Amino acid sequence: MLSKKTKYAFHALTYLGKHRDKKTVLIHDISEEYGISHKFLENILLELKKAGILGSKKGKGGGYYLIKDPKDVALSKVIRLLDGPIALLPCVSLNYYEPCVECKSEALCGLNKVMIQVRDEMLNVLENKSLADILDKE
Amino acid sequence: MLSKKTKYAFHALTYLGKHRDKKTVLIHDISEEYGISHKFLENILLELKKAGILGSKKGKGGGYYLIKDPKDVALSKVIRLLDGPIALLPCVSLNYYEPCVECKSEALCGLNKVMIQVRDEMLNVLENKSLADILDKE
DNA sequence: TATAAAGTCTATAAATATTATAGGGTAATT
DNA sequence: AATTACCCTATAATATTTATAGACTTTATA
Repeated sequence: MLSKKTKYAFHALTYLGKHRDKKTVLIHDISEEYGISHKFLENILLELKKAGILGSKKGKGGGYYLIKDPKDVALSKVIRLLDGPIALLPCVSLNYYEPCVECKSEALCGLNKVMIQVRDEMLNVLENKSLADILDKE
Repeated sequence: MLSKKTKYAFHALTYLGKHRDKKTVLIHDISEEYGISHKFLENILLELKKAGILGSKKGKGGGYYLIKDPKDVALSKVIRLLDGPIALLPCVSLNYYEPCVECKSEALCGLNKVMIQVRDEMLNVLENKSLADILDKE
């Protein structure tokens, strides 16, 4: 399951996407709209900024804004950023690979093979769907 | 990511699958083989038994054994049993549905639509692959 | 240039979920 | 009858997630 952090990130991105006409949007406005703790959301927006998805402006009249075209923000990117691996096992993660501690041999592991398939099916959707696809529906 | 509980369940099932020639297998043997805490494994095997996947025999000479044909044990079943929902959002879970608290309308939620796709792609693999597919590889 | 508005940063607390342990009880086999 | 091994409930330890606090920096504008 996606963490709240990731869900909040999607909410925030959706909100920012809907308000692209405005130069900036306040954290406060987003946190009110979705009932998210202001400070918690702050951290999330910062991460999105560091990842190059959002820009920000300090001071009065400041706030956050989308720096990328919604169609260039793959859902997989957001999930990996806030939640970490998409794969169901560390040994099949593309971005967060780790060997399974209790596993003797990946080559002989039947689960490994299947989970690679699952990962690829998931990524097939999550890499190709973007923020733009989410905005469309709303 | 799959929990240790689920991974242990797969290990145990694999072990039992490999030793179908024997009438029963001791918890102890499985826990030794994979370095799993005996008591923790006990709980997992019990759940698998309650789900009708394993059978057990008490007393001397007792132990656990596979009650089903490996090809009839879908991976999805094991994951749902030990880990809960496979879907990435509660609002798209087939077996553990819950509305998202912060979501105003599922019909208008763009994430919802995409996550249904992701779920279906995952299930396409996990429902159709079984314990037998894992055993094959080992 | 003072002030208020707004993001930045680091640390920590609270809550929750996961993993593991303990120990007694019960059933079945020899 | 004794041993063996499953069954069950409760609780402790650990890790992760979620949330909060507060001081600091930057910026607009009155």
